[in-house]
Amino acid sequence: MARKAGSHSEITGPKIRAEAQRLFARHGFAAVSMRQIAAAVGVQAGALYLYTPDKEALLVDLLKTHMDELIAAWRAISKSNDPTARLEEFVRFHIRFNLERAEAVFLSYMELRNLSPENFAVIEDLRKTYETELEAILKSGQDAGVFQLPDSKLATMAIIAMLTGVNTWFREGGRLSRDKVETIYWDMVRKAVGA
Amino acid sequence: MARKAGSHSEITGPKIRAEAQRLFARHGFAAVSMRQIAAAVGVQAGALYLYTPDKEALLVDLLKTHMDELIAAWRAISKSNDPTARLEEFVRFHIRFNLERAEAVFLSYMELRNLSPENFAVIEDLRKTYETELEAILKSGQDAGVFQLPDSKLATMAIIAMLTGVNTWFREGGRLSRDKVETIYWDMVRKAVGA
DNA sequence: AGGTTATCTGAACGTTTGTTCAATATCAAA
DNA sequence: TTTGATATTGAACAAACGTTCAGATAACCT
Repeated sequence: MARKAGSHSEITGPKIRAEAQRLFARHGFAAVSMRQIAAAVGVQAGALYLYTPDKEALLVDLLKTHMDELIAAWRAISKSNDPTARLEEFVRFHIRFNLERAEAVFLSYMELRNLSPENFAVIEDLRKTYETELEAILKSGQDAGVFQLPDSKLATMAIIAMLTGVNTWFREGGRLSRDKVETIYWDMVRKAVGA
Repeated sequence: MARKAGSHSEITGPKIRAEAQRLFARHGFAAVSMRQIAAAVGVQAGALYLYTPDKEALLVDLLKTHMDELIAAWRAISKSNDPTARLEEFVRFHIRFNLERAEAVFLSYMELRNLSPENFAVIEDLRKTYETELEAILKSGQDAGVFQLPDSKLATMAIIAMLTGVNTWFREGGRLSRDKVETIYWDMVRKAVGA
């Protein structure tokens, strides 16, 4: 028994990343074994090493891909020049994107401590890049006199934490639709920045 | 070699919980071995089992103790009848208490997934109890007409997420003191609830 | 001083861990 | 149809895992 019928790296590769993300998010990086991932994919543990040099690289790949896509998706929709409109875009985008990728978000916030210092620095840098996008909006609004903020850096952290928190309680088919949640959060953010 | 000089359960017991908390917070529950905890305490792994029936019980003990103390500490200071004053008390209390116990807070938000269903339910119930304390403040303010909230449940989750987020970036000796941070966050919360 | 209890060691247990690799079957191209 | 590249198995490795326990020493009580 060796190569399996219908086996292709373009199929197995993504499948490994998908199952690893699912399992890491559910049980935690350290709690999931390579054999568990392999079983979920439908291969033996040894086969995983055709796709990743080791377990940590698998995690780094997931985290980096997520952060890259997050930043790219935001830059693809960011348009408005009006600070208030741009802030609303950010609020709605962040909630929507994070809800669509709950597992990746969970990983990005939880498993940084399992990274080597070099890998940690890479992910942290991407996170900072994203945060700076929001901070730039807040500053531009402050300069234009439409926002009243005691501290733009703290406001950045506060808003991101608040928005990301939606992931911890939101359940599809619950009392409120995604769109309604976006609207309610935008209302709170708008008031908080004094716009 | 058997019992060590100066050995006492009143010393070793707390020491085990303290080191376990430190290590779990730093590396994650699954990533820390009983031998690592024992080494940090200065005993052999077998000695830990005089203090806990198993590894999960050690984690549950830490989580439950933290939640109990959080709720007790809040109820010990909660006094004001004015909704705005009470909300300010809550904001300042939450930031202060959570910064003082960063490790326990980190654990409480990260390691629930490593609990058995029964233990999970216990901790989740305590968390809900705490959240309800904030929601009651928001509702009383809304009834009194001093807060304008689109949704008191969402506002509860949003405010708690925002406040807890301070733990992810605050560093002692940084640009801002704890008191200054409390004041800035209170300003944002106050505006967000329309008070 | 002697007996009892509390505390800890150190070795052992069966499992599971991440990772490597020779052997082998399938796929794609010629 | 042959050939070479690709994809996978399954066994093996040493190390580490959570947990148990008989034996040994220190502390406490009378």
